[in-house]
Amino acid sequence: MTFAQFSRQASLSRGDICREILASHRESIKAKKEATAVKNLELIFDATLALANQKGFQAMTVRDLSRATGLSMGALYDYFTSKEELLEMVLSTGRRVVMRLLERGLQEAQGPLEQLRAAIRTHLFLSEAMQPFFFFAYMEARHLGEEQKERAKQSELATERLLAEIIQRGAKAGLMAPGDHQMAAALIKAMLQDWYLKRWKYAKRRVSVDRYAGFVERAALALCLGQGLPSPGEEMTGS
Amino acid sequence: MTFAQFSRQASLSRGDICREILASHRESIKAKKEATAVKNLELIFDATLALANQKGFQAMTVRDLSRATGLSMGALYDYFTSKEELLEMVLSTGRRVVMRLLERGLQEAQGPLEQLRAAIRTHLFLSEAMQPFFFFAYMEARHLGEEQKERAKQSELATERLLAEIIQRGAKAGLMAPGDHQMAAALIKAMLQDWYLKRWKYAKRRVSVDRYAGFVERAALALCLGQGLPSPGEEMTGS
DNA sequence: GCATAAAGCGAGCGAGCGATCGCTTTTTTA
DNA sequence: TAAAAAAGCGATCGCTCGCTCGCTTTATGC
Repeated sequence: MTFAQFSRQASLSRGDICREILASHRESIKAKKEATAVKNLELIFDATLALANQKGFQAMTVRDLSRATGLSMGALYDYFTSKEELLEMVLSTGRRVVMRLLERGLQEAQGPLEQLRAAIRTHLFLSEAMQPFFFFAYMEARHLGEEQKERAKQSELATERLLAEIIQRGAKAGLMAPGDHQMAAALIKAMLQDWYLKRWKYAKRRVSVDRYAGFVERAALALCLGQGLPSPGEEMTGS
Repeated sequence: MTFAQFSRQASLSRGDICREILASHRESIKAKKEATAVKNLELIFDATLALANQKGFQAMTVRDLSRATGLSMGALYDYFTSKEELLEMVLSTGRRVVMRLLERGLQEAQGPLEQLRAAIRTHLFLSEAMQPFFFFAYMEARHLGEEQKERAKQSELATERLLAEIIQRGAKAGLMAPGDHQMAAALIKAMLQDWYLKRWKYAKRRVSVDRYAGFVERAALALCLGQGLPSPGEEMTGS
């Protein structure tokens, strides 16, 4: 599976995402006609991600957003009741879309090794297709209220658990070396996140998602196949 | 080397860091006596990291800082000329201290394998000892001015280059498998950063730095020793 | 083509921000 | 212990923020 193939089959457009925002916030959005609502939500969604990723959501002002979208202050507030709700709106909808596509990307893979590869590629390809959103979600999670922040953490743990369970099944089937599958999953997750957190670095080096995916796959396999790997010195001094 | 050993020999105290801030900003700090200046800089440094890591530097107000330190608005402005200078002050001094300690931690290790282990442990132990600062530096880098932001990126690339050069030497000496040493270094760096970015996760699981270091070491070795590792399927569909 | 509903507007509000400065309190010096 | 120096203070300033609301403009239905 390459990124090009993934893009073709996933076909996730901003329009779909904004229709989803509209559906889940129907009561607080004043616009009556779906066409108008979706058009403006797209403007707002894009501009919010662009501005927030450039200067941070806190530093972005609603006047910035007005300038970037071409909508007046008043018109903007027909789509959210407060700046905080705007943040919550973008994050919760995005997270829901990501989760759905992640699960869809995994259901075809058969056997632990194939599943591990599918999980890695799906995660990377998704974060490539929705890079501004992934970066936004990572950096702005801590500005959320307590119960929303907890949901963000749960989302992080859920994707990690997905990896851990694959590795555990692989170990049980004798395809991977036994070891700490939770820790292995955590390290793989860290590698996956680096792709969208350090975009500027990989862009400058002209590393494509496909090449990065290949590399992470090999690293993950090396990690899972050789977990018992004897290593010189005194580790496991742990708490 | 364990974290306990590292802490003993590095002995980096807040006092030392604040003395360094004082020295490099002598002209803009109004306090005359070193003892007073260092005492208050410690209060300011600690409170800034605590507040900014909780709610973000932008969202933290100078009045918050006044409440947390017990100093009045006026007294605070005897130590920095603007909120932005406070940010720059903390970040640039911290980065200088980190760079010095990183280099010191590496100079004893002999041979690529030992150097790789030393680099991993030193980076992890440093980020453990100065966790609030590392998190702060990572999250607030993008709120800096352009030339300071560039310096932050250079700092990121410098530590990565350090790893890449070790791996390259190891491959030349035949101790590690040949491969893309820059990419291997990038992935190792991602694993190192996860330690201070996801503190809450590892704390809840009672994973100590020492145990984490052991795990990253094994992952790094698996990655470097088996880089040519044949892997199923169609990768290297690159750029 | 006119009435009515929908969408869009932007000056203006109170709140809270970063920053200042004339004054008081504390410490040092002789 | 009195004078001088240093440190500390907080009301106040100008400004910008998030947000509102009475009004205008545009689209729709008959």
